[in-house]
Amino acid sequence: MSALAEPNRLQIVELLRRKPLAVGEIVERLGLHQPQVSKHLRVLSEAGLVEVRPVGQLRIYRIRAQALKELDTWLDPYRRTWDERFDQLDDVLRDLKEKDKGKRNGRRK
Amino acid sequence: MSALAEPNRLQIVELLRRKPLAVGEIVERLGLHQPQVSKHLRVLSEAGLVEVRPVGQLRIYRIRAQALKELDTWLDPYRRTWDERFDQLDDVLRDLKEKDKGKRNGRRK
DNA sequence: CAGACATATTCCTGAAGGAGTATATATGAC
DNA sequence: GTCATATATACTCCTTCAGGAATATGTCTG
Repeated sequence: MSALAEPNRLQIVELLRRKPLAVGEIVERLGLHQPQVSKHLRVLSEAGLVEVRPVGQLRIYRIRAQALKELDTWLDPYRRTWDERFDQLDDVLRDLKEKDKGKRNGRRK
Repeated sequence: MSALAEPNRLQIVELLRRKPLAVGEIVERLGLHQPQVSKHLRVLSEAGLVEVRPVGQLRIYRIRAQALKELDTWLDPYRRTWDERFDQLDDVLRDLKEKDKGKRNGRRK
């Protein structure tokens, strides 16, 4: 996930979302220096977010959909949460009171 | 998104997914030092990922579901992509050939 | 008020990582 | 083979940021 934290890398991913691209094309479109793009692609590649295929002297990078599916899967439990309308704060407060009572008793002994 | 890049912060978010917690409880469960937890919570808070509610001398933190919905929304375009089975590589190669032809003609003039 | 407890903030240090430049490697054309 | 092109790597500089310790702020109890 830290691979997507870097703004330029996020841009690269969004570029590759449309279609696979060679390094030089990414350089042109983002206006970055070539070595930086190569390094970012390296990070993305090691994170499993993109994959390469050499074509002649070019290297075509494209997105690995599966990696983003994993992110999607990670979100699943939250999807369940964000529809629950009841406020769990009450439960929390009850728990805290229980815990506090325990401490007090312990102290009095 | 960079807020979630830090492992401990990610853990905090996953802890808060179950239910809101006070700072001290997060400290206990993750075995981190209290100042670090407070700092991480600050980052998460500024990123809009969590929100606070003071209860006595405690501060109860909980997840802001909306923030994660935004991540979910960001994934939407990719959801469309990762079901397409046809390989876009052919298109790319055609484009490259066109481009190359242009260069060659330009050079000969 | 004092003193205990919960949390936040400050300062310092060290490690990670992005940017820039130069260079290395690989492929294709001639 | 030489040369041009495409990409990767190495090295240095500099900024960001997480960890640690000490301290400050705030709140409750008596």
